Amino acid sequence: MFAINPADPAPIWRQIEEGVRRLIALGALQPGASVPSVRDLAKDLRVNPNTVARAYQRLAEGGVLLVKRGEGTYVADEQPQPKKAQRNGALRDAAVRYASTAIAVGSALEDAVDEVETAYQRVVREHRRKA
Amino acid sequence: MFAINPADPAPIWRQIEEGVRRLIALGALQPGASVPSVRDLAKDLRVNPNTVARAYQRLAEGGVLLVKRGEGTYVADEQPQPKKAQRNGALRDAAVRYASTAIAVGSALEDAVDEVETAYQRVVREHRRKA
DNA sequence: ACCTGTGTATTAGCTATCTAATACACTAAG
DNA sequence: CTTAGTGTATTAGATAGCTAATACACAGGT
Repeated sequence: MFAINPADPAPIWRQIEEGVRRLIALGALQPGASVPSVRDLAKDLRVNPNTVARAYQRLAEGGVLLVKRGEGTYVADEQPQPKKAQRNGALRDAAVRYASTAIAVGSALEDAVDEVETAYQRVVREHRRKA
Repeated sequence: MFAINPADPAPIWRQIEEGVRRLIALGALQPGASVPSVRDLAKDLRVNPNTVARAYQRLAEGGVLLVKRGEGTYVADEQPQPKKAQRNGALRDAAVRYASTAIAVGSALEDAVDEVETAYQRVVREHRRKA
């Protein structure tokens, strides 16, 4: 699926939440597809099942996942379409954080943009490879 | 100086550390200039003095700041030049995190790059304005 | 000398996170 | 029915980070 980065200060459950969202956005997880069970994903990521459960619950609340109790968890048929304002807001916050660190380490704007482009395409490619 | 973002999962001492580095990179803090005292900056940021002290100590260990005990803290005369490999490594990690969230929220590469450009220039402008 | 402002250190308590170990209710398959 | 596999809930413990309060040693100005 994806990997957990212990060096990332973001909580693990948030990393899982974002990882699932990313897989769906990339098309690796199609609507209706089943998602790994809480225990399986926990074992895969070397993480506690409770942590995975927390991420799944948040995704279910957001309408991204559909929980069939006692049966399993699936990708919701209709993915919620976030308002453009919300999406841009989240992206904007992330951009500010990234730009701040880029400036702090003394990188020019061009270098910062280059790194984003290669990183973006590398993430996409990485998932294409596994498919 | 700068602001602390409580929503950022990064520890406050790390935000302070990066904030100081950013001010130096922007030229707002020249070598030899005095930095706000631990207590003053703590009061300014509405944060505990211990947290500021931790950031200052890390910056002093890294050669970014020079501590004159009992007198004050100053920007080091010779700023350490991080190896290009180190700087690129830090930037690369940040770029991967940013690209991941951009993909997760369903943004195209072009939009992600645009947000970085505006954010970068906005941070720079914001500091130019205060100067 | 005295006092104020430095950085530094220590101790305690709080909150969030993660882990671990169970336990429960539900569904599907044998 | 029994069993295995779901999601879910609870409890306890460990750790990291932040806060608060206090104290110490040093430098500089009065």
